[in-house]
Amino acid sequence: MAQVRVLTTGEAAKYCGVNFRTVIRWIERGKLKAYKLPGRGDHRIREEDFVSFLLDNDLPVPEEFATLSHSILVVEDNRDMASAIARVLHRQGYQIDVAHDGFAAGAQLAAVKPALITLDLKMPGLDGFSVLEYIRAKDEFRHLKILVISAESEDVLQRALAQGADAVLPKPFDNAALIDAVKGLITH
Amino acid sequence: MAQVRVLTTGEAAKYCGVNFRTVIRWIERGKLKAYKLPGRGDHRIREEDFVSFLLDNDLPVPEEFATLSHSILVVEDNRDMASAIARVLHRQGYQIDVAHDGFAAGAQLAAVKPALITLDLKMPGLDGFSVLEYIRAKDEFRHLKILVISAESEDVLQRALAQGADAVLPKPFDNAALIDAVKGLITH
DNA sequence: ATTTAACCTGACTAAACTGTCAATAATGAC
DNA sequence: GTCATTATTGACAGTTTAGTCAGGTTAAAT
Repeated sequence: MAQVRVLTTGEAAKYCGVNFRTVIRWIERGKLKAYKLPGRGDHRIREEDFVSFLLDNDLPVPEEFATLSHSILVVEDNRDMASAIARVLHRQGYQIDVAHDGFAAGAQLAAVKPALITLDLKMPGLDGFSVLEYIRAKDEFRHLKILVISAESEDVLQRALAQGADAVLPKPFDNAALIDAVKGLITH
Repeated sequence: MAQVRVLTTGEAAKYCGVNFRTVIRWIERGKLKAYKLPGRGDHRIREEDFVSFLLDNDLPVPEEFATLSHSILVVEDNRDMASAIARVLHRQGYQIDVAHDGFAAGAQLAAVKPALITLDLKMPGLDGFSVLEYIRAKDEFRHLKILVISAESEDVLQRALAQGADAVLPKPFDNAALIDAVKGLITH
């Protein structure tokens, strides 16, 4: 069931680093949309309205409200392969970042918070399975889709799925298969 | 819930020993990052941005902000070595995170934003020099101190310094040397 | 059902904003 | 070294908003 996330004035105040009285005044002046409960007249702010308010006024949006970007992170050490993948997906309108090694992959993953990563299982010095394990252990990446792209055998791919990959794509692949796989996992 | 720590212009002014009008002018000129509240247009400065400003301009950082990010990220694939380093530094009162591979190192670096990393130059699949290059290319890490710990020869260490390491520590080392090196780069 | 913690309102106080002007410090020309 | 130019800072006044406090009420937790 879709639990609707709402904020009280006090919570909103903490996120903004101001007094709750101030938040109420913003609501009274119509700058921040909210509704009132019948009893004491408590204000409730829908998360969505709160974020719009923050964006409208150039206030920083707290981590936990940061909407997942729709970008894709391509993790692939082979530069030709990486740019090929990036090119194909870019033409589909996705925002693409590329990482050629494990360190860059980790750094960009945490910094960009992409909606999907394509992961080469076998990169020198980067074990795809430990990446899967790491990502799936972190709650903040629960919405991250992982598309494993690999030339490994079928049962290795199966193991990747078991370990948390959302889809696998055997190498070599054609562009249509790549696009289908991505579209099956995220929308624009 | 994440209580956002922010400063008003008046508070920042007191910390810097200047008039609040001056702080506003710094903000207007873009030297100090801040955002505005919708009402009167009060400026709010995130603690993080304030500290960056202080560091950038060699202003003294007040005690209460010195503890902001004092964590240390230990990047070291050898687990025994990693926990040895972590233990020594932990006893000095530092908050320690450990990464055993490049991916975890990158992810934690971006997520934790430590004040210092200890970097093993030679890890399987992770070239310390490309890490140096990556970090030094990003403005957001300009205050990050890098302590390279390595068993490599003297001129490799020199090269690390030239590429952006803030200090080097040849292996093997004793605890006192490690502590000295860290304390030379960050304060408590 | 009871307790606790949070929110509301209204009035008041403290603090921040803007604009302008004078004082001070830094820079450059002679 | 002196002088003029420029930039930066602090001071003041008027205005507006944010924060505080107290007293009452209710939502939420147990």
